[in-house]
Amino acid sequence: MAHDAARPGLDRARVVAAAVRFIDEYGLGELTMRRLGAYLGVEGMALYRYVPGREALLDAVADAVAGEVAGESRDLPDGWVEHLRRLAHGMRRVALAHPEVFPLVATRPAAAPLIRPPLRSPRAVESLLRVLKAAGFPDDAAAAVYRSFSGFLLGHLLLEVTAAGMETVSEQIPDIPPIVRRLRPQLTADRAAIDFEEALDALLSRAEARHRPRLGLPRIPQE
Amino acid sequence: MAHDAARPGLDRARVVAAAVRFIDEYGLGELTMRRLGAYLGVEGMALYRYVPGREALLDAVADAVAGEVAGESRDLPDGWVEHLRRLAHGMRRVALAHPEVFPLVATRPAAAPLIRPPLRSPRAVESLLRVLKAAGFPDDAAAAVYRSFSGFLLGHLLLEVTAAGMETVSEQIPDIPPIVRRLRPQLTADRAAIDFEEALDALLSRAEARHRPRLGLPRIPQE
DNA sequence: ACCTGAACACCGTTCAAGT
DNA sequence: ACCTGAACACCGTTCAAGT
Repeated sequence: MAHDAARPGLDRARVVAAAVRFIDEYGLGELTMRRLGAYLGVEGMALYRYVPGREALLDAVADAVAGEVAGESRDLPDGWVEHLRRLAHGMRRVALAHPEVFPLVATRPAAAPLIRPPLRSPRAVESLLRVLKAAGFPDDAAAAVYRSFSGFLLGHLLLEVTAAGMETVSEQIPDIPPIVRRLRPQLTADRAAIDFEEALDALLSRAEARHRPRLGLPRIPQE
Repeated sequence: MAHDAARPGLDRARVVAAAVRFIDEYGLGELTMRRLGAYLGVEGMALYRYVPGREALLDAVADAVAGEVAGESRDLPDGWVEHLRRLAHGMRRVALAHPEVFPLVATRPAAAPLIRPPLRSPRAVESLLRVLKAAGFPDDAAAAVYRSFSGFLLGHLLLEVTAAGMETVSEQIPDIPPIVRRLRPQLTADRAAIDFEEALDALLSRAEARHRPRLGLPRIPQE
């Protein structure tokens, strides 16, 4: 289980990164301070130099994984729709890359109130709201888009990630009722990508319709 | 901490129900087999008569809470839209009644594959699919509605439930950036009920539009 | 400055023993 | 039949001691 045989000096970031890799490999349930220590070539007690305790470590793990998406979404001047779309795809990639960690991202209370998962840092939320404000959204509308966007990401990605973990396990459940059994192919996870795209489009269209109420609504002549 | 002083004989359902109450009162982190035993007036080891272990108990807790919604949604002949709406409201009531338990409902792998949280029983899913089939949905469309409905519930309710737990805690976070700070009122949880309703309406409209493509789309004159 | 060893209180779980 | 007590292996965490 030892991993970093040639350990170049520990620090907090390295401990958190090792915890992410450990959970990716062995699952959240296997992570203990002592085992993570062994994974790093050190006694578990040494970790307390860098992290206040196990709960704080798990928060840091959630923040680190949620933060992986930041690098991907540069502030290119594409407009807010493309920005949200890229952010959504980035978060989806991160969730699929760390399926064992994502439930932490989804359920750990964020550092500050107002911050809603799966975004977990004030900077990420600020950046998103800034894009919306720059696009002309009033405060209320910007906040509404942020809230619905968060709910969408959380629901779809948590669903996809736990459904993915499901395929590996038990296949022999006796009491599956008829319609559920018949729809088995349609309920398998491989439709997840399409679902994600469709729901994302619907969400963005809804936001766009509110933003420019002149467009996209029937009955009212355009321009 | 003792609770059932006059204990009328333990059984599995009573143990699970006590675990739900315990988590409601003290939080998931406080639940140990030994403390739950004490809560029931018994040694922790006695619980192994009724439950295979802690993990299985948590699964049972999630199933029990998710199952509370079943009683509320009778099979009245209101049509599928009202059925879904009632189911959504029922699940929201349950989530708000058990905010500490809901993360378990959301993240514990369900008993069977194909079953997606926050619905957790094959019977509940079967019943939902039956309603959709009875309304004339083809298999693919029924499955698609079920998937998007699940994602919607999961995202919104998890968001609402963790945001609610947030209000109680720390108010003094130093590094809140300007837009986030300014939008504080709009990000507070009390808009959750309105958000839920709006997103639910949008989801149902989308499903309805696919179901009856003649209605609800612009450009094509109605009737 | 950084890690270890021992120690403490507490877990989940098993099982022989009690009633 | 149902619960207890003791036991085991393992936790998280603290802290004096080592280097």
